[in-house]
Amino acid sequence: MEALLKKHNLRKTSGRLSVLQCFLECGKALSHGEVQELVGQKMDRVTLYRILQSFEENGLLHKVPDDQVSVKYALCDHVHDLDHAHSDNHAHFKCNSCGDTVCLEESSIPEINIPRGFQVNQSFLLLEGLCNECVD
Amino acid sequence: MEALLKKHNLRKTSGRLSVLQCFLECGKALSHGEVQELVGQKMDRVTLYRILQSFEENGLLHKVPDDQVSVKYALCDHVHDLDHAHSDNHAHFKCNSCGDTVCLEESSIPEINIPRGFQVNQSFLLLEGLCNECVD
DNA sequence: TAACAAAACGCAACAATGTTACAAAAACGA
DNA sequence: TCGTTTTTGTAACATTGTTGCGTTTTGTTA
Repeated sequence: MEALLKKHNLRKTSGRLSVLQCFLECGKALSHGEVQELVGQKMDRVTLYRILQSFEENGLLHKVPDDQVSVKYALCDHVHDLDHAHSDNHAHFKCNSCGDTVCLEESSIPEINIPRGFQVNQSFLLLEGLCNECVD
Repeated sequence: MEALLKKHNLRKTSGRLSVLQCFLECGKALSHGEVQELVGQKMDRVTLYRILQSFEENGLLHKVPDDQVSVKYALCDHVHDLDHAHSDNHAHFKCNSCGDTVCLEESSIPEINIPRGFQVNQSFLLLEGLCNECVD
């Protein structure tokens, strides 16, 4: 575990070891709040934010989009076409330069292999990069 | 525009008309804060939250995941396999019952048709539903 | 191992975002 | 127009994320 920190150019501290252990042990994506519960209140909230940030910057963790909060909204497909069947199963593109998020209506989300026993109700596909106006 | 509200069983109010107009005019996904800027401070913040919620519940708007905040973190693929090339280009599954989000390591995100001139740097695919332990 | 510079930490204060409760106002069917 | 239901505004609160700064810790070098 210490080797993992060193490999990613992160100084070994007790806080970082605790956080890393959480992820190694539970094997699923965790929000800031969930990690906080696992490491306990003895670690300062701000410190945890900074640890997560440093882990991400150094390639130890990656972001996983969450649906709960801080979402944007867009008009449903059928709004412009009143008689059409309802389907919002398309990808979205977010430009990192201007910040706009647009619907890619023509790109439906392809089927993904999921583990046996899982049931998918909804899917979100977000592409990030530069739009045609910001690409230069 | 009034017909749209009626069709979705939403009472016609001046606030809802303003919000709906924002989405019809700008044609892109908007966060709560962005809509607030467009409609101005005369509309109460809480009211706007409720209008967006009612629009979503009645099928007029749909959620678009955003990457900025409220994300979860997961260990990068290469953490367990130190010599492997770095790639976090896989889908994630979030269970709506237990709230866990896991990486679907074996499911890489397929290529998506994007508009001419756009450049994709990163992509997030989130599947939502029930995991094998919550499906019954 | 002692000293030093850089990095990480804890704390306080703040900003932004989201929620709840309740009374007043508006919408809409009768 | 009346009366019921829904929507709205206000206030208060909770959660989440950020910034600045002084102190502590880490790791390197003498």
